[in-house]
Amino acid sequence: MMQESGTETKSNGSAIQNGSSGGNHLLECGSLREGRSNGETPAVDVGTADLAHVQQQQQALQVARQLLLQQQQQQQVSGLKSPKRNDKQPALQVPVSVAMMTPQVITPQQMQQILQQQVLSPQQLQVLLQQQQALMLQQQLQEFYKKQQEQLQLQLLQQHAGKQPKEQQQVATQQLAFQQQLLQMQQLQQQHLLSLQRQGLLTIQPGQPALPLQPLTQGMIPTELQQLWKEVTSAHTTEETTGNNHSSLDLTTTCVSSSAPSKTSLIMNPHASTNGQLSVHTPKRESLSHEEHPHSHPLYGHGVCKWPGCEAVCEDFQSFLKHLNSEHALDDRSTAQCRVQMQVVQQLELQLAKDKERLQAMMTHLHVKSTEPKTAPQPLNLVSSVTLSKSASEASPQSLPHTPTTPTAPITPATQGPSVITTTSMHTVGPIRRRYSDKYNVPISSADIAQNQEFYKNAEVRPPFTYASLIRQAILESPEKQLTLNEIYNWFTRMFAYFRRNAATWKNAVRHNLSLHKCFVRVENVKGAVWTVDEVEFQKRRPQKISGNPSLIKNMQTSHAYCTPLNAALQASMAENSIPLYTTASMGNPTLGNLASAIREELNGAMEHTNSNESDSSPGRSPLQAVHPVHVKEEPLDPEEAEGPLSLVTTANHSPDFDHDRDYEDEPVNEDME
DNA sequence: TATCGAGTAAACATTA
DNA sequence: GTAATGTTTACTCGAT
Repeated sequence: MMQESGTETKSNGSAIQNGSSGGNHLLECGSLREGRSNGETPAVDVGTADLAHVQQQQQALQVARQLLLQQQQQQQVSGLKSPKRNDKQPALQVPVSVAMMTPQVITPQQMQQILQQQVLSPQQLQVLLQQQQALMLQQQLQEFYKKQQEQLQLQLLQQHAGKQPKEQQQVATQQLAFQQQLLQMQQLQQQHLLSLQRQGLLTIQPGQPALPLQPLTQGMIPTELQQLWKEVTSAHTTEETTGNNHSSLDLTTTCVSSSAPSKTSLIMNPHASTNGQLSVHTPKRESLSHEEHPHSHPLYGHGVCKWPGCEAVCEDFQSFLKHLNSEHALDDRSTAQCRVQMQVVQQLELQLAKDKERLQAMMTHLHVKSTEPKTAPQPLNLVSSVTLSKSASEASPQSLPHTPTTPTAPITPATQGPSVITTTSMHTVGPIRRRYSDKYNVPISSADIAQNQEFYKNAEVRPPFTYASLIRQAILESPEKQLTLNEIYNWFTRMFAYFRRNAATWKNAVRHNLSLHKCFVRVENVKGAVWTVDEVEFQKRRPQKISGNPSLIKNMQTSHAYCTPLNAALQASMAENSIPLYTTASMGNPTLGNLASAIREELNGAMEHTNSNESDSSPGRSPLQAVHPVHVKEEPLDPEEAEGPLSLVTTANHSPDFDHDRDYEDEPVNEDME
């Protein structure tokens, strides 16, 4: 017992070292799975709902415009009559950016949720983003309408008090001009969108639903609003002029997120100040900030303008300032870029906040003994879809695993549903019998580990893998595909918090498995004994559980394809290389290599089952192996070879001398080695 | 119910 | 002698 604890302590030291992050993948993949589990309907719903919102916005805007026109006509006809409503609602108390929080707009949280759940395709997200932008523009226009209307009413009140017919007539004239300018704004808006598309800030896919141009054309970009605002307001009282100089600037900001202390905007986005930078990005203020910090500018670094999409080389800071003031002045393009950048930042912030929140919830949950029902997410590895396929097609709901408690599990890109993979409570310690994924000899892959890395590193949840799989994974992850026992121990403690406790138990189990399974080969070298994996033996261990239904096998393979972005990446990588699953290229990338190994093994197994059921061919060799034999360990012909790395030998580099038909059962490697 | 795989525990041997 | 390592056996449990 003492020795075990001593080793455990030593192992813990190394276990704390690695803290690489993999949580995002984990979280996103989990969300993806949740999204998939709900089917494809939500994506469509969101899209249609958003379109409906756009239409609602459009209609509301039309009504507002009509009302405004009617009011203006009434004002022109009735002259000095002012509506009663104006008496009750002073014009200057109109909150700005209220429209930003109108329920028609998808809130950032909702957008965040949509993004995280990945229920929308990139194209749909693009459309959604554009629609949101259109809505924002619409709302900005509405705000402007409101303000303008209230300004007019205020002016009318003043005129009514002062009896100034000339100014009154002037205002009416300006109102007409305002209406005409609105029409121009719509055209400008279209140009603005086209400009965005040209800059690559907005992309509209050919097959994409047409962008709701009409709502967009009803919007107004800040510059135009500012200009219009100046034109409309500057001719009046000096108080208005001076006051609106500031207001005009704020209006620009308001169009984005409201620089005014709007509670709603603050509630909506705690980082609303970020958006307010739009109003700061005037050349004047840039110059001022530069005077304070002579050679420090967030948009300038390494002699390059860091304005998004610019990267213009500026020899010195002065030239940069010149470039900044000339190329990135307050114009349509800069405003659009600013807005896009703002949205990017906003989305990133929201993403971060959401992930933080989720992490916090996870951590909080994991520290509470969970008593959730079995339907909670299970820690499934990459190939759990195989299990699902099997379970969905063969197993009945009654065959659900008996899991006393189900902790919040690592979210992996697997599917939900009946699974043989079970977990115990995260603090479960002791001889809890359970079935793991290795029941189907499911090997874990680096992708699995990577996706659940943070979870298993921090949570004392028993990994849903057999000792054999874990040992194999540890060995395969090593550079030379061989590890000493102690290194295996360290890998366990490093990768899994669960194995930082009860070292005596699991270490004994590790040793037991190493000795028990023929797939683990002990190799003596100068430094001592190392353990390697005999992949052939490991394949032989695969039980033939799955019936040879070709459709099932197809489903299994299909499920792989839809399993995870990592899978997609793998497939892309494979497609890129035009290679089978196991190649030198994949081996060059350890993660991809192991992932390929995992999938290949799954497919091998599936095919193997199929073949073994269809014909009593040798179960020890899968068809893929026949084509691409995977030789894991090649026995050294002489003792000196044993000193070299006994790494996995794949098709690309495996020795032709290897006897594929060698029966490891009849000729145990262990004996040869020793 | 039998069988099998897996986990756990323990005893024992070997080696550094 | 001790600790680490390796082997083997026995037992239990869950799934088939």
